[in-house]
Amino acid sequence: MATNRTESVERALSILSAFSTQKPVMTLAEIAEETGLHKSTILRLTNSMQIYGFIQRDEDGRYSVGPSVWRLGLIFRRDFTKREHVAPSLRILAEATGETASFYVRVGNERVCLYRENSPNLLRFHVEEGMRLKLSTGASGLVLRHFSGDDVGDLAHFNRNGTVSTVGQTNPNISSVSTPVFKNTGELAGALTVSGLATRFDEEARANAIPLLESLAKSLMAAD
Amino acid sequence: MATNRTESVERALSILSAFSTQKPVMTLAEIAEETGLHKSTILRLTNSMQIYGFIQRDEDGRYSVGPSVWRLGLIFRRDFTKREHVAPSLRILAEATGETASFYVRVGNERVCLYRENSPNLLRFHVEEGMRLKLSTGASGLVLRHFSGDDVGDLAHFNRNGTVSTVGQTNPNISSVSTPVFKNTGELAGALTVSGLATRFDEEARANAIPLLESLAKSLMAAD
DNA sequence: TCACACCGTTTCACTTGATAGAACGCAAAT
DNA sequence: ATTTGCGTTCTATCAAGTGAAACGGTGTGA
Repeated sequence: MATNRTESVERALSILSAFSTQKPVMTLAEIAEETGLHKSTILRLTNSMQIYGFIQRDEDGRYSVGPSVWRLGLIFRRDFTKREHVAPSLRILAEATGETASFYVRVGNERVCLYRENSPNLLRFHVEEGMRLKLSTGASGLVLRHFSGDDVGDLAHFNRNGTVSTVGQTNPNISSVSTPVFKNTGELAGALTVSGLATRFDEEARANAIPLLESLAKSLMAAD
Repeated sequence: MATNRTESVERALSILSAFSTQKPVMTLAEIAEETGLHKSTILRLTNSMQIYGFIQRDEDGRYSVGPSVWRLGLIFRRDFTKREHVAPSLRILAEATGETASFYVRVGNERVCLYRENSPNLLRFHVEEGMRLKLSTGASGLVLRHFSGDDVGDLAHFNRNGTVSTVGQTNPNISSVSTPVFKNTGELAGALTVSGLATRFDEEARANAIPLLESLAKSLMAAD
């Protein structure tokens, strides 16, 4: 491996990253299948992670995420992007547009939904906090890639404030608008996004949502 | 190191474990001081953790916990010990006793508060979720050590249901009662605890709290 | 009941990865 | 202007980490 990384640490983190809301518990064999690692390697790596509380193992030998991960997750959430800071903007957006408002951050080649205020409509683009979606799709994916330095090709999707309006990316029936949120230091914090049914959240509705979206994104910059 | 563990993984996890609510952000030098690791070692380890989103680094070169930790932490919380399951019991306990009710799990040689319902009294043993406390002190420390197989010496503190009543352990002015919570499989899930001012949460008040504490602990067993 | 498949565990030869010391450039502090 | 400390890079050295093989146990199906 490259000399500025640590292969066995990445193996261990790939084990942790294999857990999901669909797969919160896994056997040794399942982890081997998910990660491609050898069972004896997994045993060694998970023994160390257990000692530090990042993984736990029940009496049937099944593995799950441990309490240390959650404890550190709380620290993350007390960061700039903490819920109390972002939540009012999401609520305003969800109420004003009638659609689902969410805040995404980039993790490697994925985007993760940190916070969301789901639409009051029963027919909606339902997002759960913690969901991982592809970075290659969606308005927020485009925003996160562009403003973290990736080449996204044609910039015609973006207005001059970096806001994107898309249809049928995450899902053929979903349309979205998304805009970047920056920290005071100029770094990208994440993407503030509204998503809804394309038939309801049409071009006019999306255009009407953009000024409020951009205004709220700018107001989120104040913290740090 | 023992052949069933992985030293570099434990070094990486010791870096992650160095973060706390008091120290959510650290420089390279601060991490070196906290962990005793060499700076070049930390650089390599953190490069790998950044790639997987477990650590992030701002433009000033300061490190903080990354979004992958939080995402996995959500998975942990959807486990047996998920909030919705435990919270009603904590609320009942806090209301019935007027003191702080909390739920602790063991992590290595520490206990971590997963959930708490703080006392309505302004003068109280205030606990935040995510707090790490010593395993060697406190009623819940005693319970967690005893029921995870450690030798705790004199068992006189325990009643026949494994409940402990202590004074002046975590803090000279604090008294606590704590009882084990088990999973259906018989494994220890954690310790359900009530803590308050020793002058207010005296021997009689603690004795009065124990039946309810034990009853609620048993009711928590139903899940899985 | 038996054979087979799969799981989790242990061992160890071998290869490669990981470490930390040294040196460097830079910025901040004195 | 000088010193100090930080973050970064490089590399010789050595120990760690890997995965293949073998094992015992358990569950399944014939």
